[in-house]
Amino acid sequence: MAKGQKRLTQRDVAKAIGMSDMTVSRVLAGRGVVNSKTREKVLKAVAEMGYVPNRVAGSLASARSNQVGVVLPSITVGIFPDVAAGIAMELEKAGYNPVIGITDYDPDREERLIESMLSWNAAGMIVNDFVHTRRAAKLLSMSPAPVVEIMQVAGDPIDHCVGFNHFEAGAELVRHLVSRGYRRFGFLGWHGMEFAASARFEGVQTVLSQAGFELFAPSWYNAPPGIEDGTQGLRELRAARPDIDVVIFGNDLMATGGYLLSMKMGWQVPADIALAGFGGMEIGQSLSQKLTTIDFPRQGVGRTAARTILNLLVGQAMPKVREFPFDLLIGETA
Amino acid sequence: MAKGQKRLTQRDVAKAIGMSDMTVSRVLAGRGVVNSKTREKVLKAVAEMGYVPNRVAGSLASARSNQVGVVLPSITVGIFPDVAAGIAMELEKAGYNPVIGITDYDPDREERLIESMLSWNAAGMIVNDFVHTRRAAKLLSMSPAPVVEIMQVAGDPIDHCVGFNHFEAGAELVRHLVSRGYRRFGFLGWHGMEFAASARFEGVQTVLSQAGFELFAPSWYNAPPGIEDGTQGLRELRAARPDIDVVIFGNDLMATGGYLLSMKMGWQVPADIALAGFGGMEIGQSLSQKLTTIDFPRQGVGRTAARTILNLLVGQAMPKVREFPFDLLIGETA
DNA sequence: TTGAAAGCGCTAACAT
DNA sequence: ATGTTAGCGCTTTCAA
Repeated sequence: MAKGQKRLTQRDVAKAIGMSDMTVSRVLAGRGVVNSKTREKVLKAVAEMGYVPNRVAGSLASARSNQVGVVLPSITVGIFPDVAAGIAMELEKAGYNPVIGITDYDPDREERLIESMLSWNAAGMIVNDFVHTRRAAKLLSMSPAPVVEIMQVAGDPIDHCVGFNHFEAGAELVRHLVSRGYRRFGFLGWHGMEFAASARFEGVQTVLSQAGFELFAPSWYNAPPGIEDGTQGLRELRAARPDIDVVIFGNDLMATGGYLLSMKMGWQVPADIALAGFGGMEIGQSLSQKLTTIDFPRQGVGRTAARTILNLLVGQAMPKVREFPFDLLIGETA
Repeated sequence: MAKGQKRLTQRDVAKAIGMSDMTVSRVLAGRGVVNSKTREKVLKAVAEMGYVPNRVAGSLASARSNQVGVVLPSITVGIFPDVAAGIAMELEKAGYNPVIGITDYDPDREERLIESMLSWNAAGMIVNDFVHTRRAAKLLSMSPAPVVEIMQVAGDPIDHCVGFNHFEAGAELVRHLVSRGYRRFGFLGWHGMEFAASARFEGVQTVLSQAGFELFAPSWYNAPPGIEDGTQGLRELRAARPDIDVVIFGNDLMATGGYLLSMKMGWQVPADIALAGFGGMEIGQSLSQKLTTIDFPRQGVGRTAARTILNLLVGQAMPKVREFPFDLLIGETA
């Protein structure tokens, strides 16, 4: 327990083995050629002395870093946990670390996080969607670090983007529901500060209005809705419009809430009321009846976003827009 | 879009307004006195030029930083999302940023993350539990940064700890169940690389063996179990021992899986089978019958851990051990 | 294969 | 209230 003791430097290690600090640097950074005996001596001394390199100094001198900034609205909700896991996995394999920042859907907080990460020499940036403050967008576009915007593809990326066609996702879900014979549609969605959710809604809306079917969308939530919101929302929707025969929820958590309510009330699913979600999350597939939903390969997007950064860093050209396919999961609820 | 352009420095800003770089530094760092006219000129130039301070250089020069390392097993599972949210909230108020690392319950990964954060001059460290590799523990104890170990209190902290008495939590839950008349106990737990889960189990075990009641604990999971594991586990447990009258699950997610299975099978809860969990998570309280569980004030622990770091950084002494109370939530399932 | 000198961009400490 | 000097701990570059 040596709290407050002065931190060791490369020079301390070098002195201990009678070498110059440059030799220690070469061993630790893995650059340049070092005699293998010397290398071993260095590594032994480093281990024994408990030396921890000061990457702040290293990064200042080299103007490089192995940190990739990852700025997401949330890390607990919906698709983001898996996206983040995919990013972390891929970066780690290449010796890079994600530095994660959470915006809580607040663009100002996003701006601050982006600035902070850039000020720490981030080697690359992964950010959500195309919604940024003007200054955040400027900082990202001026930075030498490659930038990948994820989740969405319908927009003009600062550098690169990797994501899904959410409009099509909404459209495909509705086409399935229509093919099942549903005619009176309810929708319980939410307004995030992102294009993705609204794009899905537009897909739903477009197909329905082309088919000439009704869409009843009474409730819009401002925060990412959870199970309870789905329960509440469905209860109110059915009270207002008992004739609706299928309800699409903004995410699988809400749909789960709707399903739990249906069981409690003794409504037959899908005969009395059919239910569908978005996301493909575990909980929806763990219900007594599997949820019909759109599965987004969340981890895949994360991995691809990370790979894009890594490839760009070694000078490999990458496509500006990378669209990922999604899957319609046909469950037993719609 | 000026990708790759050379990054502006304080000196560039200073030159633009005919001042020395030190003046710019003083304004931006908020240290020392600056004429308010000068300050405004500086801020205007900074905004116009889109200058982003290089904190790597700043941190090297000052040997300080506003980054607090937060190393957790997971950010998506159980109590950790809320803990992390509490930490982030409290740090942010004080102008500090959390740098989050995820170990996935892998001690080697934890060691690497801790080393990485210390090598970046972390101002403080928040880590989970008392289980670390020897080297990780050494790095933490040698570092000048204050260290807070969270979740647990039964152990010897490196510097400080903030957490719960998990043994008591297990004991209290069982005392409640015993008072309800249950006699044949099932337990579906899991072995994390942490003391918390095993301490809870010991609390359960101790009270039961004192009371002379039976404990049947067949399944142990190695990864954080989810809904599906609870479903599966309860199905097998009931097949093996139909006489068990109450099952305690390692977490609320598993308990939810058990509850969903019970509904599907038509088992009356709690008459045929009573169910209890640990955690106090939303999902357990959203079921048709509220789950009986132990609620840990997760956000509070996070906030307190962060406050501990912040106070230590300004030289304020803090207690070595801080125990947080938990709550028995008596629901309708046991 | 190793060492010496210079400097990354900022801040501490001292001077004015 | 502002400027000057020195140096944080490393890497780059060049020399031996």
